[in-house]
This record gives sequence, structure tokens and C-alpha cells, in this order.
Amino acid sequence: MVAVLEQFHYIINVMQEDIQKKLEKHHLRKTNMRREVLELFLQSKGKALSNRDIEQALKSADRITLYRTLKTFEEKGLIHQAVDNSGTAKYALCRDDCTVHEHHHEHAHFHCTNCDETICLEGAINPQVKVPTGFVVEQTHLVLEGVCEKCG
Amino acid sequence: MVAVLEQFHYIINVMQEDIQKKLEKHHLRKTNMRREVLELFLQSKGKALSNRDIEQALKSADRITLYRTLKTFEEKGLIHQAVDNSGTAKYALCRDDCTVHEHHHEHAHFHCTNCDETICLEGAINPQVKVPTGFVVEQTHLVLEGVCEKCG
DNA sequence: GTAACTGCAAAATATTTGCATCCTT
DNA sequence: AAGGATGCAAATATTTTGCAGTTAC
Repeated sequence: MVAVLEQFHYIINVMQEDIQKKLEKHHLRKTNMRREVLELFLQSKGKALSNRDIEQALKSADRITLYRTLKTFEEKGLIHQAVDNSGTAKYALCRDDCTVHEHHHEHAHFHCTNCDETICLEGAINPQVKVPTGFVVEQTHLVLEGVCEKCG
Repeated sequence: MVAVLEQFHYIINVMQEDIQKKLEKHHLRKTNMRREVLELFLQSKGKALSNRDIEQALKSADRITLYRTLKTFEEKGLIHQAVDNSGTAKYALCRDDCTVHEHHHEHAHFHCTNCDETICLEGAINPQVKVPTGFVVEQTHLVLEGVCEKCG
């Protein structure tokens, strides 16, 4: 029991360190809001979260500040948008080697049309699509839509 | 000049026939709104349109009716959502062999982050992504984001 | 101390619902 | 004639902006 608790504290500490590092790396001030949002993203690993999701999870959070926090995180390269046609934007944590102008998200997202959850899928994608001359591709999103395990 | 005009009328007639056929095929009543919206989609071939885009193009159109028209078209399988992270939903014409439950849109979309235009790209996509067991994929969307020719 | 961040109010934008009327079949 | 579609009003949801007060550095 004690061992479990110690392990728990250890994990929490590692996560907090990770959060501190992420914020420092991107030259962002360590505010409570930002720490809490990052913590939630780390806990929901592999799942994309909408503004509303976070708002409900962090019940004390101010909706407006949250919009700005997510926008800042996106601009600085901590999170990226997970595109699906659920209507509202969702975000997922970036990999550590992402920077503002260079993202490495060669992974796909799966969007369940029933429960509306969006998760990150493993495995690289290699789009073999030609774009017309003059077009510059900066990011690629692959979205698979269907029904997830829980809803199937 | 006369020949050009005749050709013009011929094209218009073909388009109107196409519109009628599409509506009949999906058991939809032929109302002005629906004809106008379909006409706009046919004219904007290869470009995905948002509710706002259509509203502005068809200045007499009622915003609310338009929402319902697009929703109906989507449900019946005449149009499909073009996923991008522009914030608002965009739609593009389905191929003729699409039905309500079986879409064949193995093409990608390009979204310009500058002018916010979304166009359809030619060429099939072949996603090589594994989904976890229990997940059923119904549709696949590939979105390339970047800067288009006009904005480049 | 200063610039950045927060949180409230309010505005702007986007979408849905209810209902009486009109139109397609 | 009858059910579907429209268009107006109004409600709801989402996102952005302005500004005064607070906080991290």
C-alpha cells in the first residue's frame, strides 16, 4: 500500500517535471491554468480534447482563458489541432520534437461518429497525393471516421 | 456570338437536368433553394463551400433554411463534409455513385491556411493505417494544409 | 517594475428549435 | 389534400475582443 502510494507520487512528480520542461522549452510562464491543462492532456494521452472537454474536466477553469491558453499552446507548438468533422476544434499534445513551424504528426486520428471521441492512431502515414504546382503543403491530416470499439 | 450563346444555353440546360436528376434520385422535392444550392455547387466544382459562402453567393437565401438544406443534402448523400480546421463546416458535392451509407470519396482536400479556401484534389488516397481491433472505419479523410497558389 | 496572463463583461459569430405559412407532389 | 419545405423569431452555442486587475519573472 505504501509502495503504491510512493509510486503514485513518483509518477505525479515526473509528470510535473515534464510539464515544467514543456513550458520552459517554449518560453511560456508557468501559470496554474497552463499546468492544469497540460496535466489533463498528459493524463488523456492519445485522446484529442475540445475546449468543452477541458472546461468540464477542469471545472474551475475560465472558458475564455482556456480559449487563449489553447491558442497560445497551438501557436507555440505544444499542441496541434486534430481535425474531424465534429463541429468544434479538438487538440492533442505535440511530440517533443515539434516546433512552431515544423510539426511531426505523421499519425492519423480516428473519430467515432457515435460518441464523438477522437483518438490518435499509431503508425506513420504516407500520403501519395500530388498537389498542383504552386501549392505548398505544411501539414497533413489523416482522419478515419467510423465507430469505435465501445460503440460498435 | 450566336453560337457561343447557344452553347451557353446548352450548358445551362445540361446543368439543370443534372440538378433535377440528383434531386429525383434522392427523393427530394424540387424547390428553388435546393436547385440554387446545387447549381452553385456544380459551378464551384472542386471547391468546398461553407454555409457562409453559399449565403453570400445566393444573397436572397435564408440562412436557417440553408442550414437545413445542407443537412438534408448531407443525410441523403448528395454532399459530404470536407474536413478542415477552419472552424466552420464546409461541403462538397458527392460523386454520383455515393449513397447514404456508402461514400466513395477517396480523394484528398487541400486547405489554404491563408485564404481559407478548401479544394478537392484528384488522385486516390490509400491509407495504410491500422486501427485497433473493434474499430470500424467508414470514411477516410485526407487533408493537406498549407498555402495555395494564389497566396504563395 | 514590467510585461504577460487572467477573468469578467460584452460583442460577434455560428447553429438549432418552434411555429405559422407556403409549396410540391 | 397532406406532408414536406420555407422563413421569420428566438433560443442556444461557440469564439473573439476589450479592459482592469493580478501574477510570474
